[in-house]
Amino acid sequence: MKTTLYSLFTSYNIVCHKNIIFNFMIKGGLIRRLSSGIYIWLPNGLRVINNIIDIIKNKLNRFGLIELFMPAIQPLKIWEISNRFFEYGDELFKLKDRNNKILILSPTHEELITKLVCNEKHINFPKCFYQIQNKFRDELRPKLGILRSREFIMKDAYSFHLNKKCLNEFYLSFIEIYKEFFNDINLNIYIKEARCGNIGGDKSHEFYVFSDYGENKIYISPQKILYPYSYYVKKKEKLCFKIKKIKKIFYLYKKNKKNVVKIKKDIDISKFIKTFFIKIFYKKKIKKIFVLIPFNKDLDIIKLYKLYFMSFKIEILDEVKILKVFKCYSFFLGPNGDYKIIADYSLKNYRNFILGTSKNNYLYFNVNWNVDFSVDYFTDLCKCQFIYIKKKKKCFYKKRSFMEVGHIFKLMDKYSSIFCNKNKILMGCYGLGITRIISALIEHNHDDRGIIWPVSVSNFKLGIIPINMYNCSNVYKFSFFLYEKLSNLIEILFDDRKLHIGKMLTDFELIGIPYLVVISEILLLENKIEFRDRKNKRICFVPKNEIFIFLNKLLKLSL
RNA sequence: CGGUGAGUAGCGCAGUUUGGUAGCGCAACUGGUUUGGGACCAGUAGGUCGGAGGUUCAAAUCCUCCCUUGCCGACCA
Repeated sequence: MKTTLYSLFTSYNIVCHKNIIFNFMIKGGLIRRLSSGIYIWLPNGLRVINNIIDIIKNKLNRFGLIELFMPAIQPLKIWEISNRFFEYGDELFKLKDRNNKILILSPTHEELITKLVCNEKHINFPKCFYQIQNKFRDELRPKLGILRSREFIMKDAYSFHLNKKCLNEFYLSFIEIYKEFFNDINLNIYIKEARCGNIGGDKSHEFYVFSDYGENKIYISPQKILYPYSYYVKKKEKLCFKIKKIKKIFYLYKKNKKNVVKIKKDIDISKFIKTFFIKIFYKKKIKKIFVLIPFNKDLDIIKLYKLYFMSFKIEILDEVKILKVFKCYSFFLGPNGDYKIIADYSLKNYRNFILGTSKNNYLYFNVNWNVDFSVDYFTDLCKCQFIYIKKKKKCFYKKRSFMEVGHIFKLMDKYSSIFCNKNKILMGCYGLGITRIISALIEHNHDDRGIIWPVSVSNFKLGIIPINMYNCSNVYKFSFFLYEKLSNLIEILFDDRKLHIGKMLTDFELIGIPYLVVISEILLLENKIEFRDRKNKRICFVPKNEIFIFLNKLLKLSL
């Protein structure tokens, strides 16, 4: 590519922004902001995206995944069936068509793909489909450039299996694919188990990269074992008022538990289900629901908030209020009346469990779903089990922030049980944030002059910079010769503008081209070509007739 | 959604306190001289000062409302 036929979009104005990544992206002509959280991808950036997409596509195709493309606009109905219309809340982009029908700009595609695949007769399972597509999320506050934007590019894959063993094996092999992929693009990633969020499921792993701008924090022990930090510890402190209320309930629970065990020693606590009564304050209405969770787990108030939109107030009735309303201790509280009942996902497989009756000293035994009573829906309500670090040990651990770039989920039958009638099908889903990967790459690959792309993803592999080409026929001839010989083999940028060398170098350095060739009259007289390796900060002079051999070795061209 | 800034030429900004001709740097265009780190000289073009209303002889500047947007918090895989 010649620069006169191309558009660089580089800019030299100092952008006052704390975020180095964002600065380099603007200066290097990768993106331009259109509106809050919405960005235009310019040629320099798009080329990198396309290279990353090529690499991941090759990997997945080789592994037997099948590519398809689902629409970004989805009807409201399937989101209502899975109940995620409410779970997602305000983060879901909503549209109205000319008939006032509500449509959704999809942040993810579990519902659609499950409905598609599960109702198709001729599919032999296991199968895994993937797509690379723009996703939408109406962020409360978009920030940090493309790190948290309202439209972003994601690769999402969905696998379907007939049994658990098959799913588990596939899930594990996906981790290996991701490892290989991140290795190919020169990113050091770390993997840790994570909570499932509103995507749901049984288990999930997230892939992350260290980043000064990352929004999550982690502790690293001297043995390089990673301990998840932030999330809960942080939130407990910040939301103290509401959390304290829960703590109080737990405390009372435990007290009661002791009392009850003394009276009835034959209760199997592992089969006991805790019941909470919760008041949700809408703008003017009050909604009351029962929430069921296993006895050994804690209710996650954040997840509950998310379920019923963040902006509403939620009150969990404490011991005193329960006594007033139901005339029983909270330990004996059980679902009754016409209130809606929701239960934690992990309770779905419970058999013959124990439940409160809302009458002191009485409990239901051997209760089963659907037989004795049913809940409105199952969802994720419990806190994840995290390893907490004791305060004394803290000083030995390094605290680092990180950025999530990939997340995979064992969905099990969360969606297939809703959309699939015949077979019992288990699912997994596998996300990869393409645009976030670019942020991570920039943060880990730059110097004070600009971005330095890893060769595998670089927008241009090699830049040719001729000095005063239009006045020196030697330089003109040789640079064109070099360009024409190489341009079919690799992505190459040839600066044919009538500019000073400083300007050309600045541009190419901002764009992030990893290797540069400088051609000047003085060096040509000595039959030499200047070669710059930006990453290793190395400048060397290669004999003119050996330049192709040299480049061949470096870039593995097929000359 | 709370706190707090900002909106003036394509981009980055000054001017607002104290109302009185619309400015600077980069980019663009024309001509010339330059060519190893963002060139220089001379010239040209580009603006409803975010929008609406108000005060005034006179508003980018003062007042009111609205829109857009940055940062911090809250939220967020």
